[in-house]
Amino acid sequence: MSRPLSISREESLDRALLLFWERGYDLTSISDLSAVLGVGPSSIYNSFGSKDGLFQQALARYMETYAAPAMERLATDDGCGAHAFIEGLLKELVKLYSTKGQPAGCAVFDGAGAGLAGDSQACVLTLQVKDGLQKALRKRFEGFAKSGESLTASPKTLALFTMATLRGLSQLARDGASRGELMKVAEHAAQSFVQGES
Amino acid sequence: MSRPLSISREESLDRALLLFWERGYDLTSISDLSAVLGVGPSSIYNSFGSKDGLFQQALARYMETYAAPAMERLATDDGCGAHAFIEGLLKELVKLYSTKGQPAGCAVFDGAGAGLAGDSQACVLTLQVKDGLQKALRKRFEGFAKSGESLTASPKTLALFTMATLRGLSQLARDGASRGELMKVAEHAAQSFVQGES
DNA sequence: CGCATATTGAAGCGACCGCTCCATAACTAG
DNA sequence: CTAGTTATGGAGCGGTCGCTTCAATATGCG
Repeated sequence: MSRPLSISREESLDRALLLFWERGYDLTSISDLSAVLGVGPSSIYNSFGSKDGLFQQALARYMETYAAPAMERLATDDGCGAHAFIEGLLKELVKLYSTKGQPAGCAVFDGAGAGLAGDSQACVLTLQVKDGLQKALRKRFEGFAKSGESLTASPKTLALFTMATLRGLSQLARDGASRGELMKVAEHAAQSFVQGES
Repeated sequence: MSRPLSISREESLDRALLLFWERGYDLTSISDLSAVLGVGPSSIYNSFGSKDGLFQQALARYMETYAAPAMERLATDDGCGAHAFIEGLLKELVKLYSTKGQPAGCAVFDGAGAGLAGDSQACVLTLQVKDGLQKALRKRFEGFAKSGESLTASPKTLALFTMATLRGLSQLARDGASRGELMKVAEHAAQSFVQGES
């Protein structure tokens, strides 16, 4: 009924995501996005409203595609123990952070603000995602504690420790650490969750 | 012999450091610095050459003032065991990252680039500092291993794990985590370095 | 073929960026 | 006092930023 888009929304989001992921929100300009998407700025604003809006939708796509395997591990209780759970989750995310052919590190942790920096809506969005992650982790650890596992710290502390580890792993990946190195770090971190693990 | 500086170099570096520390290199403009230092842009460039140069010297001041206690712990072997060493170091840095009246987090980890981002000299400088930190950690852990302590992973992996933990702690502090929470995370992380620690 | 609808490229908006130039002010040495 | 030296404030350089406006274009429908 009207002129068709010269590039699909999905394809646009995918390409934009790769840019945001690699260079971060602040260092990705509309010009850069315009060049990568192959359309003018007006088309971008027509489709996504603003730079913040585009980032928000690109990040949502990141969560439901790239981060999906890890989020599924986090959400579903497959009956395995705390150690297996956290080691599997950490390694799954290390895999995401160190896959060749895509940007290193985590688009949520390092995609916007990278600290606080921002007044922009993009920073608020990543804060929400991070907060949700931490709460989900805490709930999982509380579940393990109720199941009788003797954890080495409170669920809250373990959740914060996991967040710290993940953010550290993401930044190490960005600074060029290899997947093998990151995997060893993840294994070591996972060993610290339960007592008397051989 | 000439007109005196309206503000001393030290005072300038201190004030500039606080700005860089809090907002990061990219989000700190010459205008901001000019306002805080109370001098025009020409004076800044006359004294420090460039924005990069100012950042570099401000970060050096950060290392030799704010970070001095932690760096001393890292450099000097006071005979204590691996567990006491890493717990003391982590807690000293948590203290630095969460002291009220100064910016949260670490000026090295989150002050520039925060990931990769940058082509600027500021990013290269922080990379060098981070690399030096990691190598110093590795040497300390190798020393503990030679002293007969049974560490839970290779010195290299433990050094990387420590870097990841510190970077995570810095970002958690930036996102508003309390000193108490960070201290608990640091304690947990420290417990993972030696076997059979009660 | 018009017509309605929606996207497109291009030009440009004001604002801010890092940085520089320059006349002037503030000092000391003679 | 004058001469010499250095820092100062202020205006402004070219460039990029996020974003907007607008005529032109490309479609499906009758």
